[in-house]
Amino acid sequence: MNIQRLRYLREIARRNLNLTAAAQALHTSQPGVSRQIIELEEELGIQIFVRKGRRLVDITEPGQRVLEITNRLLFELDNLSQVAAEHENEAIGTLIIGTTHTQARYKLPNILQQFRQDYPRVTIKIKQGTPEQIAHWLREGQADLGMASESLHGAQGLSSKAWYQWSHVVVTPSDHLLQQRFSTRPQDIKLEDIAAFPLLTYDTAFAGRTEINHAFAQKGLSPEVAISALDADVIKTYIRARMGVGLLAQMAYDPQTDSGLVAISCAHLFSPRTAYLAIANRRIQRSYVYALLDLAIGKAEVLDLRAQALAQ
Amino acid sequence: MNIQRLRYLREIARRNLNLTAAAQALHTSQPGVSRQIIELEEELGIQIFVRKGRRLVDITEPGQRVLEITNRLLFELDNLSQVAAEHENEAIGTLIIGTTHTQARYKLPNILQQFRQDYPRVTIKIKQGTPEQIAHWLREGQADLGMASESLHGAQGLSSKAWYQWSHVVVTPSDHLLQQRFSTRPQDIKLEDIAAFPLLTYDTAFAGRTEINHAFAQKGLSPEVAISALDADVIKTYIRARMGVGLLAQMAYDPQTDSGLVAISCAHLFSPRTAYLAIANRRIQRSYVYALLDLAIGKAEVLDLRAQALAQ
DNA sequence: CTTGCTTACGAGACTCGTAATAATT
DNA sequence: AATTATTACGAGTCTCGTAAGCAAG
Repeated sequence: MNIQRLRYLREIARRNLNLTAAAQALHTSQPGVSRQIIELEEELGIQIFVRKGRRLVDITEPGQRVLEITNRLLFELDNLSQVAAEHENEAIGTLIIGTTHTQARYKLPNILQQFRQDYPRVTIKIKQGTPEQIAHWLREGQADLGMASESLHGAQGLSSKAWYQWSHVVVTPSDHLLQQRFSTRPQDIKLEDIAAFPLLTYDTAFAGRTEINHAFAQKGLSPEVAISALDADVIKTYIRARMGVGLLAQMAYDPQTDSGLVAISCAHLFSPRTAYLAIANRRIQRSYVYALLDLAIGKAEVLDLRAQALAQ
Repeated sequence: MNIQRLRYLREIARRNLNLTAAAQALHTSQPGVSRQIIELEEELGIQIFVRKGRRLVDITEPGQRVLEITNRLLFELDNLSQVAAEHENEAIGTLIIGTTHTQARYKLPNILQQFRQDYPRVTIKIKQGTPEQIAHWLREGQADLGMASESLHGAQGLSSKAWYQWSHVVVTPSDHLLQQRFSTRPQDIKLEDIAAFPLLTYDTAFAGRTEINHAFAQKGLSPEVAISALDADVIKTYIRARMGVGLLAQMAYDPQTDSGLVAISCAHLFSPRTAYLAIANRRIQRSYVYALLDLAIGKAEVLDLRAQALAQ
């Protein structure tokens, strides 16, 4: 048995059964990959791929089981490299953070600034995606550390810790009607008041958008969502263009930089959201991963998270 | 990276750092193993073994971590072979049962008789040991299926199901004083009555021996254990020799075959024991492993156990 | 006729076993 | 002296890249 074959298998699966693309990604030749896969199938006595003529069109059922085991095996192989890298030099390497726009844009900068001072030779890669994608990257070893909403918590194969809580704010132009009515007593604002205007808010799957929908639905309201976008910067542009009122994460509003816009807290309208930090179970982490976590949640919590992830 | 190197590493660790013994066990040459290990250390940049001159005398701390990951990796490699073997022919293979003497001698025969009829081409290996050893074998992939007392239940890395309950019996020669006093009203027998005689019972770590000690201790009794042995057959021999009264698992006494001996139930003196069946988490099992489990605890329980083990 | 997988072939690397060497017990 | 690990060396195998072939969309 040869590990290279398993690497090829995993890459082909990742590239939607495109052997050519896999070969390129692995910086090797197409025929080499082809032959290794055929030999792997012969060695195991299992047809892994369904072929149509000379194309790979599907994975067989036993092939699927082989793939799952292969992924776990290569995961452990990655762990070996991690131990080696750690031993080599604990302050050099790469740190891949899987996160959503909201965290990357508003919460991470401070932390990363500090982190860069402590570990100047660690290359940081921020990989943005949905919480589901982030969970997937963590499990596959394609990200070291995840930062996102509740859905990370309790996700299969991950261990997580609460990071901080936040709530939503209504953001409007300074001279907007809502602002005139509620600036002095924001606690009086109701969902009905907001629903009277077109909404500008996050895409589903982000920043508590599900939660927003849910809160309105419970009151029997179905506000018009004029525009939904991945990130607050885009949304703010449309707020300025007076296309509706924004419903953003509180972190996304800064009175200093967001001149011309004002925010009205609506913590009482939507249940508070929690952001979570997560790492993959059984994954050997470089020491600086824990150092970064330390900056976010403190030593005690990090130790607990670590124990949790390794015990699984 | 080469899997062979990892196999060598595991085997050396298993053979108490004796490289020569490892090479023999792997049917290969000593120099080959030596060189592969050195190259593995170079490749990882990690000193795995502590050497004293030319002997391996210890595993370094990073080496220990490497070893743990290696074991998990090879475990997944075994899983690959299992899938392949299963695909090859699901009715041929080897089944290794880790069990204690009591189960192997008194409870397994019926089940295995049936199993052999269903799977005549499966070679069964019964590997006897303490529950702790059995748990270790299961985790290491050196046994497929474990059968033993409570300590299997909840052991790290295993999933288990209750199999059956049993209690202890006092076994004496037919004309023994205890027999004369309690044969008609066994419910009246007390720990004090038993403790008056030298005891013949199981070695610690077996068949509820801990439980026996505990029950006596609670009453402030410390009976003389004349002889302790691994198995009931040995103990019965000494009962016949009138060296004391036996305290055995109920399964171990059969009025038919144990002529000259009689048993007095003492279920009311010791809390009932439960025997458990266990398999390793995340281990891919040959189908006949589940077939054997089915004979013991039925389909529904087996499905549950399987789901439990694979979900971890 | 372009994309994509497989077959053919030869160069180079790697693994492994035997024999010899060196360090402990 | 016996046991045990490392070094040296050569045969055999395996892997991989290039070039050519063949099958689908």
